[in-house]
Amino acid sequence: MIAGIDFGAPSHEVARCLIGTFVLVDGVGGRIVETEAYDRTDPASHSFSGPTERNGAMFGAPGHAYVYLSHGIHWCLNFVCREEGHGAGVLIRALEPLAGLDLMRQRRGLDAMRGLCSGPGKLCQALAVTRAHNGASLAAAPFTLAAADGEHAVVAGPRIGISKAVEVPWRFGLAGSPFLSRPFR
DNA sequence: CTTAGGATCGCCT
DNA sequence: GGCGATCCTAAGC
Repeated sequence: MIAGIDFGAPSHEVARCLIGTFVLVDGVGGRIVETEAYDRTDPASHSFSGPTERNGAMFGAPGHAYVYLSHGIHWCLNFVCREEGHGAGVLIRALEPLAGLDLMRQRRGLDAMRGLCSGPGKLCQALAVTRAHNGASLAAAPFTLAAADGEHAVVAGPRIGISKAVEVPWRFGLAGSPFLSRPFR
Protein backbone atom coordinates (compact mmCIF):
# COMPACT_ATOMS: atom_id res chain seq x y z
CA MET A 1 0.00 0.00 0.00
CA ILE A 2 1.25 3.46 -0.94
CA ALA A 3 -0.90 6.47 0.02
CA GLY A 4 -3.88 4.20 0.58
CA ILE A 5 -3.58 2.59 -2.87
CA ASP A 6 -3.21 -1.19 -3.27
CA PHE A 7 -1.07 -1.46 -6.39
CA GLY A 8 -1.54 -5.23 -6.40
CA ALA A 9 -5.15 -4.76 -7.57
CA PRO A 10 -6.26 -4.95 -11.24
CA SER A 11 -5.33 -1.86 -13.24
CA HIS A 12 -8.88 -0.55 -13.73
CA GLU A 13 -9.46 -0.62 -9.96
CA VAL A 14 -6.17 1.14 -9.29
CA ALA A 15 -6.97 3.71 -11.99
CA ARG A 16 -10.29 4.51 -10.30
CA CYS A 17 -8.78 4.67 -6.79
CA LEU A 18 -6.00 6.99 -7.94
CA ILE A 19 -8.44 9.79 -8.77
CA GLY A 20 -8.04 12.38 -6.01
CA THR A 21 -4.63 11.08 -4.89
CA PHE A 22 -1.80 13.62 -4.61
CA VAL A 23 1.45 13.04 -6.49
CA LEU A 24 4.64 15.11 -6.34
CA VAL A 25 7.99 14.77 -8.11
CA ASP A 26 10.71 16.66 -6.28
CA GLY A 27 7.98 18.65 -4.55
CA VAL A 28 6.20 19.65 -7.77
CA GLY A 29 2.78 18.23 -8.59
CA GLY A 30 -0.86 18.11 -7.51
CA ARG A 31 -4.03 16.05 -7.42
CA ILE A 32 -4.63 13.29 -9.98
CA VAL A 33 -7.83 14.07 -11.92
CA GLU A 34 -7.53 11.70 -14.91
CA THR A 35 -6.14 8.18 -15.47
CA GLU A 36 -6.33 5.30 -17.95
CA ALA A 37 -5.92 1.57 -17.22
CA TYR A 38 -3.93 -0.89 -19.35
CA ASP A 39 -3.67 -4.65 -18.87
CA ARG A 40 -1.70 -7.57 -20.29
CA THR A 41 -4.83 -8.96 -21.99
CA ASP A 42 -5.47 -5.58 -23.61
CA PRO A 43 -4.49 -5.13 -27.30
CA ALA A 44 -3.99 -1.39 -26.68
CA SER A 45 -1.44 -2.02 -23.92
CA HIS A 46 2.31 -1.84 -24.42
CA SER A 47 2.57 -5.05 -22.38
CA PHE A 48 0.20 -7.02 -24.67
CA SER A 49 3.01 -8.63 -26.69
CA GLY A 50 5.12 -9.52 -23.68
CA PRO A 51 8.17 -8.00 -22.03
CA THR A 52 10.77 -6.08 -24.05
CA GLU A 53 13.58 -3.76 -23.10
CA ARG A 54 11.28 -0.77 -23.51
CA ASN A 55 8.32 -1.94 -21.43
CA GLY A 56 10.37 -3.92 -18.91
CA ALA A 57 9.31 -1.72 -15.99
CA MET A 58 5.69 -2.72 -16.61
CA PHE A 59 6.59 -6.30 -15.74
CA GLY A 60 8.50 -5.27 -12.61
CA ALA A 61 7.20 -4.77 -9.08
CA PRO A 62 3.89 -2.93 -8.55
CA GLY A 63 4.09 0.56 -7.09
CA HIS A 64 6.88 1.59 -9.46
CA ALA A 65 6.96 3.99 -12.41
CA TYR A 66 6.94 3.08 -16.11
CA VAL A 67 7.98 6.01 -18.30
CA TYR A 68 8.11 5.92 -22.11
CA LEU A 69 8.56 8.35 -25.00
CA SER A 70 5.56 8.94 -27.26
CA HIS A 71 5.95 10.04 -30.88
CA GLY A 72 9.58 10.87 -30.21
CA ILE A 73 8.50 14.01 -28.37
CA HIS A 74 6.44 13.44 -25.23
CA TRP A 75 7.21 11.46 -22.08
CA CYS A 76 4.30 9.61 -20.45
CA LEU A 77 4.09 8.47 -16.82
CA ASN A 78 2.49 5.18 -15.73
CA PHE A 79 2.12 3.47 -12.36
CA VAL A 80 2.79 -0.28 -12.47
CA CYS A 81 0.14 -2.41 -10.77
CA ARG A 82 -1.18 -5.97 -10.40
CA GLU A 83 1.33 -8.63 -9.32
CA GLU A 84 4.98 -8.74 -10.37
CA GLY A 85 5.43 -9.94 -13.95
CA HIS A 86 1.85 -9.31 -15.03
CA GLY A 87 2.48 -6.19 -17.11
CA ALA A 88 -0.41 -3.95 -16.08
CA GLY A 89 -0.32 -0.24 -15.43
CA VAL A 90 -2.17 3.03 -15.11
CA LEU A 91 -1.38 6.03 -17.32
CA ILE A 92 -1.51 9.34 -15.43
CA ARG A 93 -3.26 11.66 -17.89
CA ALA A 94 -3.91 14.89 -15.97
CA LEU A 95 -3.29 16.67 -12.66
CA GLU A 96 -4.80 19.61 -10.85
CA PRO A 97 -1.60 21.67 -10.41
CA LEU A 98 -1.08 22.61 -6.75
CA ALA A 99 2.62 22.66 -5.81
CA GLY A 100 5.54 24.30 -7.62
CA LEU A 101 3.40 26.27 -10.07
CA ASP A 102 6.19 28.68 -10.98
CA LEU A 103 8.52 25.80 -11.80
CA MET A 104 5.80 24.19 -13.93
CA ARG A 105 5.21 27.40 -15.89
CA GLN A 106 8.95 27.76 -16.39
CA ARG A 107 9.28 24.21 -17.73
CA ARG A 108 6.17 24.45 -19.91
CA GLY A 109 7.17 27.83 -21.36
CA LEU A 110 4.67 30.07 -23.11
CA ASP A 111 2.37 27.12 -23.76
CA ALA A 112 1.58 27.06 -20.05
CA MET A 113 -1.44 29.26 -20.77
CA ARG A 114 -3.17 26.28 -22.39
CA GLY A 115 -2.91 24.06 -19.35
CA LEU A 116 -0.05 23.12 -17.06
CA CYS A 117 -0.86 19.43 -16.56
CA SER A 118 -3.91 18.71 -18.77
CA GLY A 119 -2.43 15.78 -20.72
CA PRO A 120 0.11 12.96 -20.28
CA GLY A 121 2.92 14.72 -22.14
CA LYS A 122 2.24 18.13 -20.58
CA LEU A 123 2.21 16.66 -17.10
CA CYS A 124 5.61 15.03 -17.59
CA GLN A 125 7.05 18.26 -18.94
CA ALA A 126 5.69 20.22 -15.97
CA LEU A 127 7.02 17.68 -13.42
CA ALA A 128 10.25 17.07 -15.38
CA VAL A 129 9.56 13.33 -15.65
CA THR A 130 11.82 11.53 -18.15
CA ARG A 131 13.33 8.11 -18.85
CA ALA A 132 15.47 8.70 -15.77
CA HIS A 133 12.38 7.94 -13.64
CA ASN A 134 11.62 4.66 -15.43
CA GLY A 135 11.49 1.82 -12.90
CA ALA A 136 11.72 4.13 -9.88
CA SER A 137 9.74 3.32 -6.74
CA LEU A 138 6.70 5.49 -6.04
CA ALA A 139 7.36 5.12 -2.31
CA ALA A 140 10.70 6.94 -2.38
CA ALA A 141 12.28 10.20 -3.59
CA PRO A 142 11.83 11.94 -5.93
CA PHE A 143 8.23 10.68 -5.78
CA THR A 144 5.79 11.61 -3.04
CA LEU A 145 2.29 10.12 -2.99
CA ALA A 146 -0.41 11.16 -0.52
CA ALA A 147 -3.91 9.78 0.01
CA ALA A 148 -6.94 11.65 -1.32
CA ASP A 149 -8.70 13.97 1.11
CA GLY A 150 -12.20 12.51 1.24
CA GLU A 151 -14.49 10.96 -1.36
CA HIS A 152 -14.51 11.94 -5.01
CA ALA A 153 -17.14 11.48 -7.71
CA VAL A 154 -15.46 9.47 -10.48
CA VAL A 155 -16.67 9.25 -14.07
CA ALA A 156 -15.56 6.65 -16.65
CA GLY A 157 -15.38 6.57 -20.43
CA PRO A 158 -13.44 5.27 -23.45
CA ARG A 159 -9.68 5.82 -23.58
CA ILE A 160 -8.09 8.47 -25.78
CA GLY A 161 -5.53 8.30 -28.58
CA ILE A 162 -5.51 4.54 -29.15
CA SER A 163 -6.51 2.49 -32.19
CA LYS A 164 -7.32 -0.89 -30.57
CA ALA A 165 -9.95 -1.79 -27.95
CA VAL A 166 -11.29 1.73 -28.43
CA GLU A 167 -14.59 1.05 -26.65
CA VAL A 168 -13.17 -0.35 -23.39
CA PRO A 169 -14.29 2.21 -20.74
CA TRP A 170 -11.02 2.33 -18.82
CA ARG A 171 -10.52 6.10 -18.72
CA PHE A 172 -11.38 7.61 -15.34
CA GLY A 173 -11.73 11.23 -14.26
CA LEU A 174 -12.72 13.48 -11.38
CA ALA A 175 -16.30 14.52 -12.16
CA GLY A 176 -16.58 18.13 -13.27
CA SER A 177 -12.87 18.91 -12.94
CA PRO A 178 -11.67 21.80 -15.14
CA PHE A 179 -8.21 20.23 -15.28
CA LEU A 180 -9.06 17.21 -17.50
CA SER A 181 -7.23 16.76 -20.81
CA ARG A 182 -10.67 16.48 -22.47
CA PRO A 183 -14.20 16.47 -21.07
CA PHE A 184 -16.16 13.24 -20.53
CA ARG A 185 -19.36 12.69 -22.50
C1' DC B 1 -15.22 25.71 -31.39
C1' DT B 2 -13.74 21.87 -34.36
C1' DT B 3 -10.70 19.52 -37.29
C1' DA B 4 -6.67 18.21 -39.94
C1' DG B 5 -1.86 17.69 -40.39
C1' DG B 6 3.00 17.81 -39.01
C1' DA B 7 6.74 17.12 -35.74
C1' DT B 8 10.27 13.54 -34.42
C1' DC B 9 12.71 9.30 -32.07
C1' DG B 10 12.90 4.81 -30.10
C1' DC B 11 10.97 0.46 -30.51
C1' DC B 12 9.31 -3.63 -32.91
C1' DT B 13 8.70 -6.59 -37.25
C1' DG C 1 10.86 0.76 -42.41
C1' DG C 2 6.62 1.82 -40.16
C1' DC C 3 4.21 3.36 -36.48
C1' DG C 4 2.70 5.34 -31.89
C1' DA C 5 -1.34 5.35 -24.63
C1' DT C 6 0.47 13.22 -27.91
C1' DC C 7 0.58 18.15 -28.55
C1' DC C 8 0.45 22.37 -31.11
C1' DT C 9 -0.80 25.37 -34.86
C1' DA C 10 -3.48 27.00 -38.52
C1' DA C 11 -7.46 27.13 -41.09
C1' DG C 12 -12.44 26.73 -41.72
C1' DC C 13 -17.33 27.02 -39.89
